[in-house]
Amino acid sequence: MSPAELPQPHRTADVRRPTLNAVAARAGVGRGTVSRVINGSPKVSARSRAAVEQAIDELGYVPNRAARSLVTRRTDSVALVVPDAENRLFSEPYFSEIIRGVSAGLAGAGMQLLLVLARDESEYARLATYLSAQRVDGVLMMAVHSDDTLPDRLDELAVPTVLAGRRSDTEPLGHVRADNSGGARVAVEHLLASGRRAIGTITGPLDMDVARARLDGYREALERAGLAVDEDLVATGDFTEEGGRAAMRELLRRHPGLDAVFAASDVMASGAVLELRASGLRVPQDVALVGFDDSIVARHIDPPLTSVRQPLEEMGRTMASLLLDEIADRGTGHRAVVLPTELVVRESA
Amino acid sequence: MSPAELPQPHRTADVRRPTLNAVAARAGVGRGTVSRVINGSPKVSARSRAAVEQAIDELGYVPNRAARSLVTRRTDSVALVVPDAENRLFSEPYFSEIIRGVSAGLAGAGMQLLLVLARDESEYARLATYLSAQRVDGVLMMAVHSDDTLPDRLDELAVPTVLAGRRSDTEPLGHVRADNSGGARVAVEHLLASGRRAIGTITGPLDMDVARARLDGYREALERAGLAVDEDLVATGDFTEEGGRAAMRELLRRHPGLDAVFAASDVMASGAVLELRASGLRVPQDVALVGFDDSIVARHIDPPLTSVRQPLEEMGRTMASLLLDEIADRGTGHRAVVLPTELVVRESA
DNA sequence: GTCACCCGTGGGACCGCTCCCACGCGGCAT
DNA sequence: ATGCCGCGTGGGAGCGGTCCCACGGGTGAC
Repeated sequence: MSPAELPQPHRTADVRRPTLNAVAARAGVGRGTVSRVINGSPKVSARSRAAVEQAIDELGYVPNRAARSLVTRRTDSVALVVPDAENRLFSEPYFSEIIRGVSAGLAGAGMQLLLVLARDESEYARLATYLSAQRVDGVLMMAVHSDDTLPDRLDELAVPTVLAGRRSDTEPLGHVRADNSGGARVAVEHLLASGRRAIGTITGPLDMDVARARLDGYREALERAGLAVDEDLVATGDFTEEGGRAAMRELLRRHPGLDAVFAASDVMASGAVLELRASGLRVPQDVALVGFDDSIVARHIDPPLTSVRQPLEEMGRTMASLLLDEIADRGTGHRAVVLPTELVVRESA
Repeated sequence: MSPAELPQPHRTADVRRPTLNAVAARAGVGRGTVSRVINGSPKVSARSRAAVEQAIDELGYVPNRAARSLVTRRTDSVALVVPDAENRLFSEPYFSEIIRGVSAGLAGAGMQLLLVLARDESEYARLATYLSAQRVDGVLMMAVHSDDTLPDRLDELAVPTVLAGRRSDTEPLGHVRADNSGGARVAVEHLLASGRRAIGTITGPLDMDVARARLDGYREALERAGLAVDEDLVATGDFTEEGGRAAMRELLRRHPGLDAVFAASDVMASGAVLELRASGLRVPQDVALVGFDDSIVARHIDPPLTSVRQPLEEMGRTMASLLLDEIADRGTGHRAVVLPTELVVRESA
């Protein structure tokens, strides 16, 4: 390697950006005053403020986040943790919409969004340490499982945390969720209203609260209509297309005369459609079908799927605002917010 | 407000985390040595190293990022910029898969991923300043439009930048893209191989490079087969379902005898299917159809859509690695990487 | 035995900001 | 006039790291 090829002492092109000091010098005031202007303190005379503001945009000054964080012990950023195992979920509008809401809710507060995909278990396990090391001011978690203890550990470490959905009906942490049982109830009531009586359901994994809540809604609708719940009409899926198909097959085997199905997710409903078609049954003529999520597949299934919509973007926005509250004042405690769902009627029921 | 209700001097629960100094004291060495151990310098004796390592995990020490950034002028984080106007895109696997790849590629290097959704024009305009203010070490941009100048500004500001896709065939910046023309060519060759001869195409907006590249591939396949390209068989869409449907209608009007269509996206293909069905034409018997993207809708369209798959996750991973290279050594210049596509044959062609 | 060298090490200076203390000055009550 | 108050202000200290310089003690060459 010839001398000319040796790395230069400081090859970095970082033309040193102006500092607080530079602004202060140019405006003819002290650092303190500039800092006060930047942070919107009222204790600055109009004259100084004007001078500082002018200097700021003549210099194109932007505060150095690292320097600020170092002293304030805040980072003005929050992490959004997504267990990457849930890859199928991530492709659904579910994540994108919530992320959009979160981002919108955060942007107003000048907060940054750190996206953390936890690839595997070991990585996930390190997360508590990682996140609590003054890296973020708060954490948003999606797709938490019932037995996940990471949220609790974060809570112990005094890291403000808000979940999308709850782990159980005694969730101690702050969280935002859709009215899953209410949505399911309305879906089933819709089927009842169209005269269906032998209504089955394809549930999600029952160790997940969403799955249990949607099943509860199904039961509730039947009970309110004065119908007995036949356990033969309840088949467990796993939120995948294949699982939905298998559950549908099981339902048809157990109860060939069934005339409607409420699937706890659109993806499972799409599997159910395949099975119904394979069995020579028509949707909705022979078997009516309602899904949940109103995901992109709902519109493209043949026939287009009636489904329960969750206000995803609003959920994201609400998560952001709950988290900001917890960050601003640890005293607010852990709040839970439930947002209403909406039945979107298409052709499958 | 009674005294008891006054905010406490320091309500913050941040139990001061151990610092470098604490570790040094416990290990009985100087700060310099601890720093060297942490940064893997070889100039540390085995004995000191062991002592420091023990102290580190007894104390549960984690370095303070802000303090480090302040002096190194690096943030160890990169921004992923997604223009939020593209909401339809964001719900596609396109984004999720690329993000997953990016995240995987970054995690290995200990880099954080900052997700930046640019809601509107004004916000987007501020981004150059924002991103260049020593906030991130590099920027990844998705869905850049032909007339977007943000990448150029970032480049001028010496912010390493890598794009997903290129703005034109003279893209000066580093970027990663799929072999769009090659993929399109293979798709059309597949149609030719099944004996179709009157093959139309539904393009994307021709001010986008992907759209032009896919159209080029279409032309190339026909030319290679010795067929003339009939401009009547080219209809322009806009990557939406409705646009695809309108383009299909136009094609049928201009050329009722056509027996195959290559749509430059699955979503447009799904619109085309609706129009074909409405015209009483069967897929693939009357008109064969191939899409592009192999998105989630491809599998759920009736009939399941033959489509061109892009290696999305790999694209993300490649973007990350290009960016890391640019960050590590600005001298590498702007590299362009093209990744191969793959035809996924289903029932529509 | 002396000297030059190298290796591992400690610690000062500094990164750019916020926090807070002390100070000067004008206005108002005495 | 004299004192006091409070506002706006400047600037020192310090946040927790990295960088680098100087230094002590061993080692090998002469």
